[in-house]
Amino acid sequence: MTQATNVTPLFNDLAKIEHDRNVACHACSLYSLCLPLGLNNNDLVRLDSIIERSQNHKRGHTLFTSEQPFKSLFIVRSGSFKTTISSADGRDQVTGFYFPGEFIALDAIHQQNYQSSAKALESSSVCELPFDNLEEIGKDMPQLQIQMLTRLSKELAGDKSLMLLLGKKTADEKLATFLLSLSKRFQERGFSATDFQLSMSRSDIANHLGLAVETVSRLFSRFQEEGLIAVAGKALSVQDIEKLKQLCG
Amino acid sequence: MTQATNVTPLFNDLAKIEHDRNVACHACSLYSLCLPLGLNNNDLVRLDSIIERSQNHKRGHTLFTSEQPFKSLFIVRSGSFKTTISSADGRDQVTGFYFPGEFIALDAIHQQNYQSSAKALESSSVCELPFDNLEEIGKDMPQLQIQMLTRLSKELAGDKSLMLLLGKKTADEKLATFLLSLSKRFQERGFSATDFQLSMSRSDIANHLGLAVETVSRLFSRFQEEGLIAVAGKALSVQDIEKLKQLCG
DNA sequence: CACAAAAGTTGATATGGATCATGGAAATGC
DNA sequence: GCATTTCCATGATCCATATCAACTTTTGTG
Repeated sequence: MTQATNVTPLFNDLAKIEHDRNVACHACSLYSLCLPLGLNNNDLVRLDSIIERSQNHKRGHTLFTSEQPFKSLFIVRSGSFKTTISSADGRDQVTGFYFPGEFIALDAIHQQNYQSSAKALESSSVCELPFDNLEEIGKDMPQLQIQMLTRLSKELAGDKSLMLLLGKKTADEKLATFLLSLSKRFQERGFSATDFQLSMSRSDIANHLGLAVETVSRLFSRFQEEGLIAVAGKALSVQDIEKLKQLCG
Repeated sequence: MTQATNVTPLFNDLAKIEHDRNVACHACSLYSLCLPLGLNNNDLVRLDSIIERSQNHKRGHTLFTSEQPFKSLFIVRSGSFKTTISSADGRDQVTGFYFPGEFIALDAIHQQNYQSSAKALESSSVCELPFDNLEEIGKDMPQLQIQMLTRLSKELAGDKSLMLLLGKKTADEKLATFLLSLSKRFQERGFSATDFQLSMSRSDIANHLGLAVETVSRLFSRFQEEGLIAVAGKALSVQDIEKLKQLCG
């Protein structure tokens, strides 16, 4: 199979490194966002064995829908996703946006089927964690269990804040809060807190915040006039982060 | 201490049963709502040893606030509670109502402090689960860990549905959805699905649903006129559950 | 029990943001 | 690279629900 005779030891090493980056958790740049620290080598090997890495998805591709049986959790590896939940009569609500290192489908763990649908907002990739195996493997890895609890709790806390936003905030406050939350999440991932691309459409944002597209569009324009931000299509630059913070309520 | 000489064997047995009902998980009527089935006796004894049972709280009493350090989860034993989250400028949102067997403070697991405040809506009692111990004990009880994940996931799913409600539903749909959700939860606890007491005030309901008190009051009146429900103060009776379901959207 | 305070109801009016309408700018597809 | 669709921006109008106001009922307390 491999033409081992042709390759130098150096090339072998490079190949190993490249291989690891693609398939091994311990070599992944997202490791610290994704998994608990302090796993030993054995644990990592086991984990690596159940995780299916780096599936690619084009913009608009559906990762799963609420009609499908729940099988796996997903972790965003690159790009971004949105999740939506639908009412009986077909209206839907964007329940979240997901960036690298974040878990998708945590709300489905207790059910037969997924409760939401997930769609790629741009070219993206995910790692898939089959939940049955995870459950099994978790039995001898308390750290992994704790990590899962922590993840779930964090998402829960975020959703409670979103309830405050949806229930009590004005349109201005909603958009300001949303932009700052994006800013924070980009910063946590080592990107600029002030300059980034909005991978989601205006109408996704509007839907998520419980507003009409037109309102969001007008707000972007007004925030720009007032010197809070600069927007050009999907490119956003935060100009006055302090004022934006005051606006959150 | 005990006057063992005076008591008959029968009385001893009764005392044991009474004792168990108050302090032992396995004898608790909420057991099946609360803990995973299939724990062996040893596990139950350990669990019993960390749970502080049956603390009583009067109406209006605060279980914890968002200023306090996170120490414990709580399980409602009797009565009911509401949780609220506050914005920087003091508005607050009722994020949930909690009934017997339900966990309070799951959203705090990942943080130093509680993220919300919890208040008793009537005379109520809770079991307290110190989280440090739970974490420790969970290491050899995978079933308990799974139960925690399931709980968290269930609450998360509920919150996503609430986001749909807050973001997309009309006032009518909001109230109908809320009443049906209460109905279902009472039924799950072995109570009537059609006749129950609303332990929360109109303004708690309004706040939770992102409405004004006046709107909720008017809706109760109108739903009554239309023969959907009968209300008298806190007493509610669902008259036409099918129509109510259609109204949910 | 009486009295004060809080909670709930109902009507009148106001308004924030939705909806409708139109035109332009990007993105997508053949 | 042109056509078609989707996305975005902005103005005009409207409406569901908030707000304001006045009153009644319930709850809590000395």
